[in-house]
Amino acid sequence: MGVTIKDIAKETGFSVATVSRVLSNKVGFFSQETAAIVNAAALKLGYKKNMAATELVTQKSSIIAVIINSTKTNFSDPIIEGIQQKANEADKRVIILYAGDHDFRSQQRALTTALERPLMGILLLSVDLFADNLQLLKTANVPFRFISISFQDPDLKYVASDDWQIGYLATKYLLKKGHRKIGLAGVDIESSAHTGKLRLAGYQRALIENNITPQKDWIQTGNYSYKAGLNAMKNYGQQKNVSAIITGSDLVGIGLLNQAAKMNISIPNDLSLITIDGTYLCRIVQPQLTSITQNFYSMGYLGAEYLISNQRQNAFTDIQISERGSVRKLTAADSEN
Amino acid sequence: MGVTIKDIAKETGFSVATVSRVLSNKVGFFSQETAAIVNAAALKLGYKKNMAATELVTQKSSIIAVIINSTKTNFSDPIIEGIQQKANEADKRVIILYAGDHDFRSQQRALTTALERPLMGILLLSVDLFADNLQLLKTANVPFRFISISFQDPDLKYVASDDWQIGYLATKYLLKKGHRKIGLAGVDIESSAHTGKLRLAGYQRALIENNITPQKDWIQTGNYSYKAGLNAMKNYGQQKNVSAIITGSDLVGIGLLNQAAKMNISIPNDLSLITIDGTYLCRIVQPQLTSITQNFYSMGYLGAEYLISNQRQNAFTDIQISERGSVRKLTAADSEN
DNA sequence: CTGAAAGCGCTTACAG
DNA sequence: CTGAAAGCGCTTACAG
Repeated sequence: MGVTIKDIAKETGFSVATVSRVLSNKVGFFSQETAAIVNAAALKLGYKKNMAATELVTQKSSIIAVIINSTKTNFSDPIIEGIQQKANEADKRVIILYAGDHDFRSQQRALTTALERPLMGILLLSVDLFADNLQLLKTANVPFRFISISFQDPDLKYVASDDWQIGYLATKYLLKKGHRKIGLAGVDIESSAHTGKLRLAGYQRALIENNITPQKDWIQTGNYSYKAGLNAMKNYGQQKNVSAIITGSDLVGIGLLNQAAKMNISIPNDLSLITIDGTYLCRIVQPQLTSITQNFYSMGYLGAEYLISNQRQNAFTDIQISERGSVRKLTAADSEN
Repeated sequence: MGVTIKDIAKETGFSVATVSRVLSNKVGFFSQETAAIVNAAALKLGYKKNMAATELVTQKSSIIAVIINSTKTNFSDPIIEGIQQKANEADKRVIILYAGDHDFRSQQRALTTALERPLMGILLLSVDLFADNLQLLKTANVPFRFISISFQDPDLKYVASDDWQIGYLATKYLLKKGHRKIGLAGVDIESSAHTGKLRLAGYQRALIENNITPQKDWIQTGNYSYKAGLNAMKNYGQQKNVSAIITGSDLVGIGLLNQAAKMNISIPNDLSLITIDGTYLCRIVQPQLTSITQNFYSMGYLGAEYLISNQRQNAFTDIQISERGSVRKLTAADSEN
């Protein structure tokens, strides 16, 4: 439909081979004068390279496909920014595909759309693949890597936070603030990704190191959603057996916060809250939420880098505590509680 | 690199032509027995069609490229869901490209990435293109359509809400609640998209119809961001010359809400607030925000439909008022204010 | 420095 | 119903 190198060849009198060399800048294979003529013609005719043809003949692609849940993982933006940044530096292109909200067919469609064309590689942002889809991916012979979730399966490479450390650190922080009855809410410990299990383990370890035996009702699992936060708070109930809670995501934290408000439980006066993620959402609610902040941008950047350079190992990105005022320091006077 | 139809031809003894016909399901051109053999072989060998080759030869594509700002336009998710839904129904594929945060180079990169391969068409989600990039798009000879913003330029087709109506309706609503000093905050009236100007015009019209002359300081423009909300509230100031404000986006509304809290102005007791958009963000803040709710899903669905069916006209999607408690009804007693 | 030719993986008239 | 052949837009040894 559009202008092709053949048109430019005709226009300039050069062969398509020469035109191709100029346009794909094979330095050393053409003179400056030729280049000037060809480029001028290309500009004049409004030439746009058909990368599909290039990819077909070169058998490689500069496209990185990013697969992402359509559900609200509000941290995907900084991850994608990181990916874009690295991709730009390496002269790669990024396309994004929505894999639905944990829906088999949508996942499959996204995967197929990606795999049906030449690709540099695939990055999956916290997409918990169904077994068959994972199989599809594994057999596709295209490099891939997960971002923000981790797995036991040694075939599945990832860049993520150290989720054990997240659980451990959050708990230690609350302990240091004088809390001893500490809850964990909204993490998924059923998923094939072991993110939730790791956080739980880190949490348990920190408690045990401090001679605290985690109570059954301190832990309210969930799927990292806003609703999981609401439900968790309902389950803790008015009498709540905890003085502080670690929430599995910012949305869980906000859900919990709002449900607490509905139950006339004030944060941080009656209940402390530290959330995992630390996205902008923490700053737009009242009170702002203290968080274990993940470095999502870095996750994306590193994920792209490892994919591009064909690294085989996993990587962790840094985490930090961002204090914003949803955690109260317990004093001796509180101990009667 | 992968398995090709040539491999299947070799495996089955059929010609590549026949294999191609079976695999692309050209009914009437093959027998059921042949199909069974070919399909079995394809499955066995793990064949995956190379769509780049197909697109090259057929000169058409089933790919819809969606271009989107990386900045937090939190309503893009439902739009994309709508697009996906329609695309699935029409057996099209969707890829998404990030165009940065109003950055010329990023826009250009996204556009080029899209235009450098066969494409069914392009959908742009509230991307305010720089002039040169718009030119690039216009000359590309690929159908395109904007979603959620509208233009005067008759070359630029769109599916959006009726923004004049939004401004008008929001104002009428507040008038009905007894407000007469009504502000408008965080809308962009400089942009090449005339969304902001339309909202302003609708707002002004509603006031004038009620014999109210809009005061200069009732209007605080901005770029629809959280920060624009903070700034707007600072500008209204402690003495605030308005009793109710219409905010240009949910983020503006939340910014304004939080800044008001900081200034000890209580919403809705001291100040009423109605926001434009009505995304989930309205429901996770306290108080929840009353909104003019846009039908983003429908925007996406219709945008894709119009693109696919090559419609030429523009379209508006429906809007509605969602009352959530950030607007107070003024009584006679308030009138002394 | 340049061109003729083969070929990437597919589709589709054309002929049988 | 099937196959041989041409061709989509590009790249790249090979020969000059």
